[in-house]
Amino acid sequence: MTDAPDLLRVLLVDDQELVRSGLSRILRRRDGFEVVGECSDGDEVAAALSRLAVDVVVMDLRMKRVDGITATRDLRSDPAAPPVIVLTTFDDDEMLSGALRAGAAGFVLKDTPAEDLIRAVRAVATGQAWLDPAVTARVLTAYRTSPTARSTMVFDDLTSRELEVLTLMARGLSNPEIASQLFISELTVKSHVGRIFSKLDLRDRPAAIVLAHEHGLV
Amino acid sequence: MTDAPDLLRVLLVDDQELVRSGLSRILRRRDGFEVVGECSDGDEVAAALSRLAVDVVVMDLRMKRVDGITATRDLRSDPAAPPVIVLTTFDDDEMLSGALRAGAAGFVLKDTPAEDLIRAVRAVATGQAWLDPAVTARVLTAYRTSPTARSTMVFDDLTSRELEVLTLMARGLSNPEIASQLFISELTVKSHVGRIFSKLDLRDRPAAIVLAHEHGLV
DNA sequence: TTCGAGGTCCTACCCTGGTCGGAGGCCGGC
DNA sequence: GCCGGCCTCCGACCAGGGTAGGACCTCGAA
Repeated sequence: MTDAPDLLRVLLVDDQELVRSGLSRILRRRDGFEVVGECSDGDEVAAALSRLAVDVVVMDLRMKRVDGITATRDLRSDPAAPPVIVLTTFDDDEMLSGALRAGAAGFVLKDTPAEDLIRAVRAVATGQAWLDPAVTARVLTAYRTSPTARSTMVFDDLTSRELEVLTLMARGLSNPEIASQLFISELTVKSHVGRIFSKLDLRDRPAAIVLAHEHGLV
Repeated sequence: MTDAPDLLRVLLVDDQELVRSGLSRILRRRDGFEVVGECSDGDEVAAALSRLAVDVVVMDLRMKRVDGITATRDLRSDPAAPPVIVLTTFDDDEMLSGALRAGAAGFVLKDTPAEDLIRAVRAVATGQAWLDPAVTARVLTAYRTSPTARSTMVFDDLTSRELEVLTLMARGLSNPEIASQLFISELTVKSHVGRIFSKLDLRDRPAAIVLAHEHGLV
């Protein structure tokens, strides 16, 4: 988290002239912001960035030639590129997930208060992220089920060998495949599998696969 | 997303008297907020909720007897319970992930501006979520790598019925279970399953479960 | 109307997966 | 040294999963 520089240089990317000038006005009215450039389509961004010093890119999603997600992805392929705030009118799941996966550091809906855009720009300029409150809930549900917090507790009972077998099973391998992978006999695999089931109180293979995936063992 | 009622009734849970009165002051100074109760530990929450009408619970993480994460989990086991905003001084990953997994709808650091707490309370009261900007980035990275990005392409070939069957299969249900769930015969399930396999070029059930999980069909 | 796609159900067959109840060898801790 | 946990392997048995190939019905588009 680096400190915010005195002046944040913003690049606006939106195909609607009116939106650009509106955003420009919002930002300029505040101290510490400068709109150093504007693009009317995603394919102009690369050129603008090579020409200008930019701290934050504010980008519309829907544009004529190259959409905001594609432009963001292209831009973020350069690790030195400035962070991107994605701006959109509609917040469907596709766009949210697409934008975030493309590497957007901020996601702001166009009907949120100007103050939020200001905060979003400041946040991403300092390496933080910003989500519109309206979409935070959806990201959270994904986070809750994501495997990041290895709650290892669940598999603690398993021996290392059993964990190995479970991992392969979770990838969809059959018993013979697991056997050849581990250079043991299929019968041995079966006995491991059986012990895994009883230790984890599982009914069958599908249940084991589901559990493994739910707890990020993949 | 329901509208916010005129008056938001807040329950404060924090073991430090000073913090509670500070929060209470912040909330009371604003129109539309009322602190209807205070608890000094997690184990008092259940009783307070049964006694009081509460719209939002604001809960400290570190408490003496029952910590905030446990209290949140207990509380959230009742689907009718009010949303919880977790308040903490330190933002380590364990707490963040623990709180969110426990079902917290908001996560606020104690060193953020009072305005943010206000917004957080409003957000969660209307079914939205709120993340402190300082932790949003971490949740986002988890989201990016999470399998939720419904790249629906993969399952486009499937009919709606087949998708239904696949979804249940992905949860670990057996054919008879799927059958009774969908009020059809097991034989029908089998024929759906067979068609799913051939359409998606899958070998067997485990492969289907893995694919479904990889593409967030759970 | 005809045709095709989707949904349902059927028979019969085979194979994998899973269970039960063992057994022997290896190794580390008491 | 002995015990216990772990890994390995065995045989036999059976339920469920999966395949093949078809039949019937409904509904909407051509």
